[in-house]
Amino acid sequence: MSRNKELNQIIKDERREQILKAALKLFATKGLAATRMSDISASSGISQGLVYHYYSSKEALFTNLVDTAIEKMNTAAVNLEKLPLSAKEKIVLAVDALLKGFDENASTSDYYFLITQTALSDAFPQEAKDIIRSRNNIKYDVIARIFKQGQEEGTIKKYLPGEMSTLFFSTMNGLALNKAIHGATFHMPDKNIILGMFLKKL
Amino acid sequence: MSRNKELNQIIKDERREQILKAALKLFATKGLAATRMSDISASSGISQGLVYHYYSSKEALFTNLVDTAIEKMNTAAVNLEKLPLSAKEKIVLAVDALLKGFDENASTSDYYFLITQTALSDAFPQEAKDIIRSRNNIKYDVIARIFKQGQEEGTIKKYLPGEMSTLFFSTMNGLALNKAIHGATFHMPDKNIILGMFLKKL
DNA sequence: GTCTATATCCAGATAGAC
DNA sequence: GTCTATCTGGATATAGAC
Repeated sequence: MSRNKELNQIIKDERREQILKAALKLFATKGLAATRMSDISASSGISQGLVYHYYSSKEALFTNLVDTAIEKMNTAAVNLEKLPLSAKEKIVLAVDALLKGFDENASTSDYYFLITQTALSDAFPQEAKDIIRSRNNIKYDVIARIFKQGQEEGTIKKYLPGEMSTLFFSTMNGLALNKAIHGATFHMPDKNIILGMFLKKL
Repeated sequence: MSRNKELNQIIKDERREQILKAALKLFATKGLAATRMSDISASSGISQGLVYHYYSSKEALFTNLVDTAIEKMNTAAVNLEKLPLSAKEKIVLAVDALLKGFDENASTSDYYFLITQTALSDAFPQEAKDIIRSRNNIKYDVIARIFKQGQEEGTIKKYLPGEMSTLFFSTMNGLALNKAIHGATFHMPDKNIILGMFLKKL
């Protein structure tokens, strides 16, 4: 690759990054339909025409973000499972990391909303919905396995692991929502309250 | 009021009802922006022109529904508080009623989404956002007071009542979402898992 | 009260110059 | 690679007949 081509590649990557970042924020807070391409171009400081140079349509851009979101969450879950820790420690770590993520890193909850919105509504690109249908269960399964492991270790309450996992992510989802709604006003609840659902004792 | 006027009134009420019902379903699943007036008219079996005869704009229709949603939830919360029960019984009852509502009565979760979406996003009518800002806290306060009462009675865990209330509704919100996403596939988790967050013992 | 037809506006997407 | 100008479709809202 020649010098110029390398430079161009860098520029391209940077532009894509800019666009994705702005789009994520907007899609998460306004939704797909209410976000205009002009919003995205304005917010990323790039002309509207150029956005189309990088992404063929608003839906393609959205789908790309959904894919990234799913990937990030699954990777985090799989990595968690691999850690050399007890089930109890893994759950504590997961709750802690998610709460911190929601609190400190807006994009964590933004990715959450993308998934939630897309899964919920018919008004989203079929391709994005397919991505979710085929890969969203991975993180649920990971957490369910950890609960099962913990039940064998005697530290986790004995409810159905699948139900516990559902509840785990429902709660996290709900908290992410609340945080986004109330912003700085909102303080995350004590993680021990949440852990009380799952752990036999703290 | 003459015979004809009475009849007209009945027709009017019925039309409004039809429109609101269709609009609630659509707004909840597609969001405000993605829902077209033509969707609403088609789904309610009423011409598009007539919808405008009853509601001046899509936003007015939406705002009307948000108002109803808030009202319903607050009323339920206030009624709960008035019941001659222990705090523990009230919490059990609330969890039970909400889970059942999500499971059996789609409009329960639909109303939930309306509130959540509206609170979350800038892309919604200011009037609707104001309604939520001024009245959404009521149900949070009611539940927080019940938790406090329960702490005095010795049946509820001793975390900050405000945090527990936040967590209560975050969890419910998350479950409503999950139910809507997965439909009949989804079975609500055992309510005792949730109660484990709040009750000293089941 | 209800419908059909239509005006108007705005947002997604494209074309072409630099 | 980037911009401005523009086409086009579709959605909100209105007008007017019945």
